[in-house]
Amino acid sequence: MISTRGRYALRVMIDLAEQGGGPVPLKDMAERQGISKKYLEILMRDLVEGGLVRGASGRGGGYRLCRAPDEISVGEILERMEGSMATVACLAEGAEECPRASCCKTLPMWKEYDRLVHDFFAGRRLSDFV
Amino acid sequence: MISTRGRYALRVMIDLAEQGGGPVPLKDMAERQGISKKYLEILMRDLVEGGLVRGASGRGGGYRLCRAPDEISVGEILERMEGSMATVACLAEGAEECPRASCCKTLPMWKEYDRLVHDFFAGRRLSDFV
DNA sequence: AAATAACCTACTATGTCAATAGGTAAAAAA
DNA sequence: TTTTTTACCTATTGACATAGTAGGTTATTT
Repeated sequence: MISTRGRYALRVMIDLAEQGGGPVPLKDMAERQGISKKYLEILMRDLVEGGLVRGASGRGGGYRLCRAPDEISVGEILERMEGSMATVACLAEGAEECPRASCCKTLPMWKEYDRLVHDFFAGRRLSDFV
Repeated sequence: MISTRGRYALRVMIDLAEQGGGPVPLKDMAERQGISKKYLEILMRDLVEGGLVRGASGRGGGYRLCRAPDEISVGEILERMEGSMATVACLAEGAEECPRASCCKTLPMWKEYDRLVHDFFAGRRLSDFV
């Protein structure tokens, strides 16, 4: 289940794309999207650390995208916000090799599923939403 | 992320399908699959309540599938075990209608994603694994 | 100097996951 | 009829994630 972290972040990123290039204050986005500003702050930090947006302090400041909307995929955003988009623990990034992997009857299906999900989100860009 | 609930349950169901029709003791399945018997007990209860398996007490007892393996889909099992396979809260079973639904730019994608996932698991049957 | 805005640390309430522990009821074999 | 085997049931726990809230600090512009 995709959590609010990923869903809110995506909506904010689309909002940023829609507002053009200029810096957009978080307060405005929170109001437009109907999301708690305080909560959004935390999510923005993750996006900044992930190199997806950058913020400018002070009057006239705000957030802006680091890249053009057609260069940012939904997959990147979700991966940042949801920790990892691995669909099963066996396929997660730092997971130790499962001892049953060689004989596991279900693993091939999970791999197929994992690829399906990744491809789905990798193929969608911010520019598709505006 | 698919949890151990869903993954273990699927493995047990495949195990049951492989052992033929006769009742299979949980102890044997737990050993074969390398899963805690006590934990599996809880999962079996859910499967029983869901009408997917039925248990027989006493010596010579055990669990058996309620239907033929080609009549049981992975989707049914996961839906039972993971509570609901809704991929976002907005699309969950008893969710109240989101006030932003009519103007939400992301909802169409979530719907598409939800359908993709559902179709993927609905199209796979236990008999595909044996 | 004042206003604006991002940035930062810390806390909390709720819920789920993944089990564990210990006991009860049913059914078959001895 | 007793014993064994098996499912069934209730309760509890530790760890972690989610979805926030609260309050303060730094940076930048007017």
